[in-house]
Amino acid sequence: MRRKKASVTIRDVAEAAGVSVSTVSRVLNNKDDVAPETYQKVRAVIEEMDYTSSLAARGIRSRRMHLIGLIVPDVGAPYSVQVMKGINRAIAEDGYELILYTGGDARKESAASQERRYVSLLSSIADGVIVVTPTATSFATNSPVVVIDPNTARPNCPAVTATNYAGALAVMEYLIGLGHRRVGFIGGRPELQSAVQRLRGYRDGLHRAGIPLDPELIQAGDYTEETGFRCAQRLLALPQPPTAIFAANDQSAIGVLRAAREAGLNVPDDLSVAGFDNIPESVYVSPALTTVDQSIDKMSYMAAKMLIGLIRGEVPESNPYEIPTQLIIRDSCRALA
Amino acid sequence: MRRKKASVTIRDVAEAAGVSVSTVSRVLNNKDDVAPETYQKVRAVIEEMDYTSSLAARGIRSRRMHLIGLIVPDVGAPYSVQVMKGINRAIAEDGYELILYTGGDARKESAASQERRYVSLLSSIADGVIVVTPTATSFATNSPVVVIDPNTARPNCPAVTATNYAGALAVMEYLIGLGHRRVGFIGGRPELQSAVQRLRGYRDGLHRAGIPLDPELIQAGDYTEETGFRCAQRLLALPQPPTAIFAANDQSAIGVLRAAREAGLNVPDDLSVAGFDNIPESVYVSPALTTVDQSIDKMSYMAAKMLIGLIRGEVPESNPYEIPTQLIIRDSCRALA
DNA sequence: TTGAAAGCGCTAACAT
DNA sequence: ATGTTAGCGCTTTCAA
Repeated sequence: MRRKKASVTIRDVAEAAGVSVSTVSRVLNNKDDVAPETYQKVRAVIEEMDYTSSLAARGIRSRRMHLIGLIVPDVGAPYSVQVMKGINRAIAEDGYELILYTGGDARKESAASQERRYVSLLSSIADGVIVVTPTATSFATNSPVVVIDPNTARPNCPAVTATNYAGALAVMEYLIGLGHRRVGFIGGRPELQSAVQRLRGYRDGLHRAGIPLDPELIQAGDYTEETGFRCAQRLLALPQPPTAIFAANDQSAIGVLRAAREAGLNVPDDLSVAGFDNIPESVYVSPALTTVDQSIDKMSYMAAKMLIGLIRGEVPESNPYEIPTQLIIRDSCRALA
Repeated sequence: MRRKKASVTIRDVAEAAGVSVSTVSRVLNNKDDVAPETYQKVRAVIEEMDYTSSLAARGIRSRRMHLIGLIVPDVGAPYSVQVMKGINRAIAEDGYELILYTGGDARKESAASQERRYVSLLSSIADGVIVVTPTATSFATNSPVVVIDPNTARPNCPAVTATNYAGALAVMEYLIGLGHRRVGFIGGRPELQSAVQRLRGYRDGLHRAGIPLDPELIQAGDYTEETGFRCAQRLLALPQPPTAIFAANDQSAIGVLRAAREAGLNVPDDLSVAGFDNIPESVYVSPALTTVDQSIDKMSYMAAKMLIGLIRGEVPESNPYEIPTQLIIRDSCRALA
């Protein structure tokens, strides 16, 4: 938004260089039909006048901005940060730049409609858009859109997810293999597919081992440390507390560790703790004994690569594209008698 | 960027509603000179067609997007994340939205010219721009720009900084007051003013106490945990190691703690550690005994508020605006004999 | 190799 | 209260 006298425009450059605007435009876009000397001349003027073409004006006409848009529900959440890192890595490789859009958090619109609006807005300047954990199922845009961790089982646009179910199952097999029969579970935000799948993995893990499900052992979390903490307290205060706790994500696991420590328990000797997500930063924070590596970084990297492919007109292979999770045994949990 | 047949435009809406484009525009911008029934009609059509005005096209003409731009050197750095949170809080209050721009990391341009380009790009769609730790000293735009932690002592645009010098001085006074005379210092990125000021505080703190400066005790860090770790190792391996270490930021402090632990030292009994920054996330991670609360959150909140004020035509008071740092004594350090 | 001119989707005078 | 028209800064035919 310029205030009064706009900043230097393509016209100013053209005049100063004594050429037409179209010639400047050609130089800007590195067309090959410009005389070398004209090219130099224009480049020099551009440099001198410190000219930068307007993103807005350019977006309105052309079709390759080398810009990809990103929409995250909450900047600042460790998850979102990890996503940004992965995307950043991908776009750096392909010479793209990233533009992230986020509303304050004004909840006047529904999440879905807000997502749709953001996608529309961004797609007017970006070549494609990545949406993280979208609630919306369709987007009104002609630009390619890739979603990460969609909340719908079968998204109708290219999606990247992790094998949440398999990962949770692996955790349960590991813990049960160690002899644990009372395993607590702290869930994630129930409206997210990831949370649903992880819970399913927990249930099925028990079921496969023939262990009856004790509803008391399942706590409804929301992927935050604070809730993880409180859920763990509740689990530990049970008449018959669990010998192991499986937290639906890193943050919850950190909360569990805190609760265990406050309860005077020794991890891993008195309580085995497993977490899901393994965001690098939290690895240091949380010596959770077992972690499922969800590789958020890999997911978003993959999403960005897919999007760039789509922008280039390639067609995606499978949908959704699943990034395999991997069980990481940081320290072995205690084997029960 | 639309591909072939662009998404639904204001024209399509106008036709469908049987009005002119300007009427639709008026509705879009909530002008008050539209007949209630026309307004309803148009709104309905907009809703139905799932129309969103193009950010690009709009940015080219109007002057209030309620959008503020942000440029951070490194998405994903804890510092940057904190900045985003603060800004987010501010814009949520005033009904603004945030757009963040970042290059992959392609270092083909100098930092300064990259910053300038980003500012130009963003200012074509945003009402104002916030730049974090800029190297550039001037920006070619007519939109208001506010910088956080500029690398120049006297920035020529509205700036927000923290009292880095005073904070470092406070740390030194505290440690020296406890009897420490050999205090190690792990610096930050020397090209940043924050690092320079913190080092100056360290030096002056010693000087005021009449303690001669031992160059061996000053390690050149870069605000990362890894470097903090290595610097601390070097300090601890000294023939006459320090009894306390002051790390220029949280990340370094975490590295120090790790090094101390690996060296078999007990913090705080064998080594007093102080850090600077106090990013909430790292508080849990790092039980550094003394922390200077730089309140990055407050800085960026303030920056956003200032920017919004500027957009509205208000004039900033002082420049740079300084957010006071505050010494937080988490646990007391060991008093020396 | 270059320039002139026609838009892109939108807003903001100016008309009606 | 609404429509007409002239751009905004840029890219892109189409001529020259």
